[in-house]
Amino acid sequence: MREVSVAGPAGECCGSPLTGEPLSAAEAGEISVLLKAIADPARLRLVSLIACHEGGEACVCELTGAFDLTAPTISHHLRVLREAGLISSERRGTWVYYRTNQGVLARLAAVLGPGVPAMAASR
Amino acid sequence: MREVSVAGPAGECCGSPLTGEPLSAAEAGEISVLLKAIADPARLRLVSLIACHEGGEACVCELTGAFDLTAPTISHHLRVLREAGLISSERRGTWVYYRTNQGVLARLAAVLGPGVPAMAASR
DNA sequence: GTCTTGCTTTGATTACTGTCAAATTAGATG
DNA sequence: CATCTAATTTGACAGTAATCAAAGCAAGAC
Repeated sequence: MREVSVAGPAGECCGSPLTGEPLSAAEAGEISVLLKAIADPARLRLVSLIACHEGGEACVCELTGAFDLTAPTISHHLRVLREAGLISSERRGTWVYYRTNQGVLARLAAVLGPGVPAMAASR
Repeated sequence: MREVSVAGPAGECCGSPLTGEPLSAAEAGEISVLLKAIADPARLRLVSLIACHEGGEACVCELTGAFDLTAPTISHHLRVLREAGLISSERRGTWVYYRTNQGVLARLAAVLGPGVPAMAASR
């Protein structure tokens, strides 16, 4: 099985990943790991809150207030995002600060983009 | 709770959804429905295969061959994508053809995009 | 040292998801 | 009508995931 695997030598059709040439099973596997991580209302907002926060980073204590969830649950979501590579954490004294990994987010956007030939940038 | 809800009158900071101003809980809910739908290796490849296929559409029988999955499972994934609004189906005779809804995909890409002020286009 | 605060981990529960086999519907053809 | 192919629906099962309460860990204050 596994027909449409590697496709042509890159760039036969239009240029965009999703509309250019089909994703291989391997690529789809990688990307779906990232998508699964961010495909949750709480996690999507966490990434958004972190990215928008001044300095590009946010302390956990600044994030929990925005949700109806308990601290352990927020911590769980942050861990999922971190293990997927979408965010990074750093402890400074009592507080733990999170920041987004822009390159990984850019890769996601590039894969979903309808006509923008931008994927090669973040591979 | 639910602090960071509606934010400013659109477009205070940079421009991008995720890095400009934080997503509201409502927006995050909508977007995460789309992300959950596409956050699966099989569904991601299905969208890719459909989008790349000539004419922008593909028959189910042309899709099932690319997977190690049974026809009911493929049909299930297509249903999930369809109910999320990412693809549309049309029956023509014996065959059912699927095509992607580019606007919805564009919205996703815009939300994840790091610096591209493109979200307003597909709202 | 003891406390207090910030955050994470553990354990349990509940709910959802991906998958298949079997049955079903839809259309074309004989 | 019967039959064949294409696709979907149903029902069941195994695996995964979201959530919380309680316990644990880390760093600073006392």
